[in-house]
Amino acid sequence: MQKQPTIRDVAQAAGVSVAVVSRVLNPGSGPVAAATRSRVNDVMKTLGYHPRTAARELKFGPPTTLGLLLADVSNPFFARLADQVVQEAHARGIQVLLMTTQEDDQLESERLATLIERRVSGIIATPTGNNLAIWKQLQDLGTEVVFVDRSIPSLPEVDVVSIDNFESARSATALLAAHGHRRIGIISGPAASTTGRDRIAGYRQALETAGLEQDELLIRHAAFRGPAGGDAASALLNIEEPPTALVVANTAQVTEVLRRLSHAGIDIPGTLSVIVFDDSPWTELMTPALTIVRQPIDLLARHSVQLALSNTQGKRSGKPNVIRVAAELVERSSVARLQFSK
Amino acid sequence: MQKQPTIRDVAQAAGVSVAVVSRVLNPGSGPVAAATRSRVNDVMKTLGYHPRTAARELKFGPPTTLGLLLADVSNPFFARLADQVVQEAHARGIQVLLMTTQEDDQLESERLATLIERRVSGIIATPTGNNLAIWKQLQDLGTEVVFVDRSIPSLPEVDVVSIDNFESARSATALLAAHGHRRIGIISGPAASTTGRDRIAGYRQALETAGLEQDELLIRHAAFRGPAGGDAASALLNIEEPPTALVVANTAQVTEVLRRLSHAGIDIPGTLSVIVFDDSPWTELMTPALTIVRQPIDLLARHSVQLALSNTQGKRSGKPNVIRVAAELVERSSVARLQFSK
DNA sequence: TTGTAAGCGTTATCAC
DNA sequence: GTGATAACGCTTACAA
Repeated sequence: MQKQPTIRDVAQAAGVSVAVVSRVLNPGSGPVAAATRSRVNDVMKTLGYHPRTAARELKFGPPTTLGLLLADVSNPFFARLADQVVQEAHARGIQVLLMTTQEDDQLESERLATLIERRVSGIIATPTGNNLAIWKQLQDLGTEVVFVDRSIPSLPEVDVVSIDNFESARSATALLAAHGHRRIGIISGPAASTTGRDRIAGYRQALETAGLEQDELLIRHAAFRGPAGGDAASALLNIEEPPTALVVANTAQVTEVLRRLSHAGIDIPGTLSVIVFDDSPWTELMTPALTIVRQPIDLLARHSVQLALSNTQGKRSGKPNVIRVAAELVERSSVARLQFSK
Repeated sequence: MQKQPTIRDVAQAAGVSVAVVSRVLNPGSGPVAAATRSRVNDVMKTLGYHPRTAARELKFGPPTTLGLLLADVSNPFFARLADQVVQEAHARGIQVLLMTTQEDDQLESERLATLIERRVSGIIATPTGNNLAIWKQLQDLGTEVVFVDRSIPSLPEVDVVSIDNFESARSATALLAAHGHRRIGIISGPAASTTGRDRIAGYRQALETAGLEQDELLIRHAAFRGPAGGDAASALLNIEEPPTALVVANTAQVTEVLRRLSHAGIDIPGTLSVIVFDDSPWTELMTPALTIVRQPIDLLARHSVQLALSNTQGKRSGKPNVIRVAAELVERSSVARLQFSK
């Protein structure tokens, strides 16, 4: 275990001053004789010298690191988002600090604290919905904050990137109605989440357009984590007049909901037609192949990174960026056509 | 956008010296009068002061950041590994820099370079298999390197955490043999990868024990990425005497392989019995529910973090840590019993 | 108990 | 073209 060479070691070994080495390191920062440059480069190589990021960051606030604060990464949706964000960031030469909240306020605030201490230039997050003060502070500090997938209604000044939740739920519901379903249930995110609200709203709109009765019993909110999603599914199946079709709009819990349906021995789409918000590869492998609302994760990631990296200068003046990308309804085999029902 | 307060601002506002502020920041580093401490704390709060990590790191090499270098995170196996690693690290107050290689040597070397520049204290990685010199350099630099899931044979001095690949493949194959299968195929990782090698070896051992003929045609290596996995599956189905059972031991590509089988209209387990290395929740949701080799991802993560954080001091002397955790064979419904075949 | 001052490794501003 | 030298924000002997 050798001690790391510093810029001074390089300078000495190359017989020049540190200033020259620094200039070699940052081309364009000043003139260096070609001969000197190559000599210095050689020395750096043989010494195995690598400039220390921490020291560099000390001088200027570093647009070299981005915080990615997700609920968790074991969920395929977030995982793919993380993957794309990291790729997108790497393509721009910036690094990603990955943190998870487990949907826990307390953890979220701790993570945000360390993100502040690191002076990251931007944060892409799926907020739990609390810690309002910290989010505000972050923005005041000049950190570019971008909410992805969800947002916080009481923080309208934060940039948001998500799919068009209203329209996605509307079209999914409309498809079911068009297939003759009259009792359509929906399981969505927490009522407090914008995601959940918007999806429910789209669902209602579709019912109204189709002239279907709205039954509050058919509308279920489920927390992003825990057994809530599964419970909601079970509850829906046990009401007096159970639905013949279901929209699983809680992206974070599709697997959980499907597991319950499967264990309950529900025949899909025979007994229950299903459309889920998720485009994991395995949705296609199931029997029947699931009809899904596909979220363009690559676009979500690209736009998030773009916003998080957009120069914060002079932007605070204008309105926040709200980017809604279109989701795609992919029809497969989990929706049955009801011919002469009732 | 306010300018960030420094330790000096705090000191001034509190009417003390920076040394005192530093001491309240790092309890135990020196005595501070209780009154002073609380006054300083108040000032820090009102000023919204947060010590800057970069400046701290400049003094001592920081055991505060860990590099996690994975092939990609869109793969559920790696995603869950990432999730666990991050949680495990957070529990110890350390942060994770997530990077991906896309199984590309070149990208890997770039990522490693930035990891060196950041002076991370440890790196947990699924190596591509190249960049030998850099991995060596990392170790010489005193960075704790831990390979997880795979390793590099020509770098025996690096710590490794993985499942017992030999035994896992052996028992999976043995199960198939016990069910009367005589033609058992296997799709595993690249021949160059330790993972692939070990799994194939376990497979051979099981065949030998069962007194079954070994047919090289039944053994397929597939790259971790790209269509290779699917191609291998297709190829296996088209040989003269196709297998009646298949072990999909290339964890990175199960989904791809299953998609091919599904598209080919193969009846599982009627025509083909299947055991896969993967414990994603959806393997249980499929019809039939898949018999799997479950990798204890939490253990892999825990041990990796532990090793990556273990004080590097005086360790270089001893042998590298090689931790093999047991995988679990979970029987479900994708394996058929062949009664009077042939 | 508190303050002063010297680093940590880089970059930037000057002179030479 | 090159070389001193002062920051950057923090920790820590060593004094007071």
